[in-house]
Amino acid sequence: MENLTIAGLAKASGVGVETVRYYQRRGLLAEPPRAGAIRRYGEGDLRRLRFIRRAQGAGFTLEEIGELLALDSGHDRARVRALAGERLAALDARIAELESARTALTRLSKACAAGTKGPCPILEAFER
Amino acid sequence: MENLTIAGLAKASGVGVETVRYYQRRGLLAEPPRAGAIRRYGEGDLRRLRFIRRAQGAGFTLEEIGELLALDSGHDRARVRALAGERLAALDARIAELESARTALTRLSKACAAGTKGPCPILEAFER
DNA sequence: ATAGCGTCCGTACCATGGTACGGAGTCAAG
DNA sequence: CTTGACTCCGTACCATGGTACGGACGCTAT
Repeated sequence: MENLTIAGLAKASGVGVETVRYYQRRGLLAEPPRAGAIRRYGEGDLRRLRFIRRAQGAGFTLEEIGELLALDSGHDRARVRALAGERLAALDARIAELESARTALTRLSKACAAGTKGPCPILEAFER
Repeated sequence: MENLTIAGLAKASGVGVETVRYYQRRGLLAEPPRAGAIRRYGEGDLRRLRFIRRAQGAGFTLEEIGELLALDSGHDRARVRALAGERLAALDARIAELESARTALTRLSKACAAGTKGPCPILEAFER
């Protein structure tokens, strides 16, 4: 798994080649050593890239992810906890919102399934 | 609550004035009757606007919302159910993802709180 | 040694969902 | 009847997170 080319790394982490280059430009991924002009990536890069994807899934922006990465193996625990706490609160709020949306959609689906004539109450489905 | 100006409508629905105009351009909101040159909005517009916000919260894009609005009081139940079902599946996937992110973040927070020396295991926190 | 694919780079472009600008017109209060 | 807040409009701009382009160069197999 070591000594990946940019395409290998991209495929292994599930992003596009251009995205890898983009992350390097953004400073999220280090410029790797090169064999000639060709970039050579290792396990570390792969883990970092996977981290970026997962953190993105958690709702962190690329900028925040950059900060987390900078903080990693740093010693600013307070800052780390602050970021995590912030995100946790936002996450809880978002989860709650999605669940309420889920309820509304389920209601809509049911109302819409029951009967074959007339319109489904779409607007109403989302009223609190 | 009837006979709102654009600013009144915007405030009542929690969006900006420019956003209302934008939604009109996108066809999400009808062009209301005017008193002279000034737009006059009513309850219906307000409900529609609130619907847009809630549907957005459910992860619908503005384009999809436009379709839903067009479908409302239409009779294409199959299409409505299809859209709702699609969104429901996406919603469930997203909720699951957020919950897993939540677990990771909680783990990070705890690990980071326990002890005051050395780095917090940030990268590790997101490893499966 | 040449084909064919991968990589290099900078720069331009894209989609989404707004937000800002600026000059002109409108309306209600003082 | 002026002042100040609000509205009108088109058009331009913004942030985020990429994606595409195109010409030059590098590797590898035939």
